[in-house]
Amino acid sequence: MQPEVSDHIFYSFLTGGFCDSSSTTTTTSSFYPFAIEDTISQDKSLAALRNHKEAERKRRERINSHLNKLRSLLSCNSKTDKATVLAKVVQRVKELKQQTLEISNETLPSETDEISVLNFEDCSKDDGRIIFKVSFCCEDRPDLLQDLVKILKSLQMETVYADITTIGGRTRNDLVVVADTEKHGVESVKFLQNALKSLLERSSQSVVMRRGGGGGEMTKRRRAPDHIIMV
Amino acid sequence: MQPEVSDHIFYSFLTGGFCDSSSTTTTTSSFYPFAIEDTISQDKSLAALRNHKEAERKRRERINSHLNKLRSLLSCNSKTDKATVLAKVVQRVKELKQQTLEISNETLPSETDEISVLNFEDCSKDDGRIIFKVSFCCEDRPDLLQDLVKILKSLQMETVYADITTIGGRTRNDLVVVADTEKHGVESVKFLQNALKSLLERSSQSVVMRRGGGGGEMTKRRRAPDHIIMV
DNA sequence: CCCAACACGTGAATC
DNA sequence: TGATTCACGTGTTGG
Repeated sequence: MQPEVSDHIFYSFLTGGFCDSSSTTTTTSSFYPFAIEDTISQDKSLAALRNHKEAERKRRERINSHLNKLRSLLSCNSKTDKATVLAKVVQRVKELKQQTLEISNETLPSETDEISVLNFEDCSKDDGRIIFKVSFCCEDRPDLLQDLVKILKSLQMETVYADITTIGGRTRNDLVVVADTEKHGVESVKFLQNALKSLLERSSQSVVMRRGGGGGEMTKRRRAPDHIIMV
Repeated sequence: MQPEVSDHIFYSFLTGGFCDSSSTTTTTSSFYPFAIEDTISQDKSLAALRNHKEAERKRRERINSHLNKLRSLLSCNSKTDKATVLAKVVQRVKELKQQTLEISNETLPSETDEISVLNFEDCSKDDGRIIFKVSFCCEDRPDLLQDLVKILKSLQMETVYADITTIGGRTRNDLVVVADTEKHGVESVKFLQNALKSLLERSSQSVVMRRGGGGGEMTKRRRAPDHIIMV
């Protein structure tokens, strides 16, 4: 492609001989370019420059190799911009960080008792089903799950998804339940909320002696909350 | 820092005048460098080169800006190698892809009935608790969850974590249950496995007519599997 | 002293 | 053509 050595000699000759005093030759005292005593140091610096050139090529290869890996990982065209690839990568890593943050924030039981019942009104109401997203946090007790199942059964609601996490005596329950529009109207949200509220009140009334699991220290019984946060 | 325009003029003079025939001047027919009629096109190409230089600087800035964003996102020193940063980014994105793959593979119910009971023997046996990781997939039925709760209750095991996913008539249950070593020995794994096996057999016996949810098409009842895969 | 990493300006290619 | 992107060789700096 490009002239390799010839123009280099030419260039270094020019910069060293003409332009500046910061010459490539350091040991010689001669003022004449291409003088005899300069040939040795010239060879040395030439070899150094060749090494330098090679090293720089290797470095570029390394960087571009990783860039190509990123291109394939992001499944984008091999002719996509370097800058664009990096921008997309920034986006991806940000998403990853956000995800892990949400996981730790949204999957652990909260300290306060909370109930959230969301009615997915927009989501496929015409197929005869209503979908609720239920989430509540409260003190754990042995019969909580059984009571919850009974409640949903009595409301004739079917559990499609359940994610139940219990840690340190607190429990968090995320449910997706479906109900028939034939049996339920819009007021079924209230039924569900009230049933869950009674569930949590039962939970905070029952005083359980729990052997020190988890952390090991026997925590003082958390007092029943004055009110349960309803969302 | 570096000489901006002066050496450029010098260089372009050299390459254009001395080295090669691919000169910077295209329209002129003069053979003399710095001839009068060349000054115009020289100015033009000089301006072009200045634009080019500027554009390249902008490009480098863009790339390095993204690289710095990646540095901060990966919380690594601002003097970390470009190549190293990119290598770490490749690692991260691979992990992300792996995670999302595992999520879709490990959270959806399998087509075949399966039971897996893992005894975490290495994990804190001396605090008087045994920890089991239970996972099973089977056909869904209304009383499945209730039966499961009864089984665990009868075995005096406490559910620490539960992840229950039901889709398309199939259900997948991932549980973490703890048992007392006072009440259970090593044989409790077998108890648990057998109880779950009976649960799944009950599941495959009961023939349920299910209204076509999800996909909408009424799927033919899947025949009871000849055997349940035990892990 | 060299080595490794960087920014820079430039030529070439692509659109 | 003009704009944009890339690879290259080089000068420079810090360990």
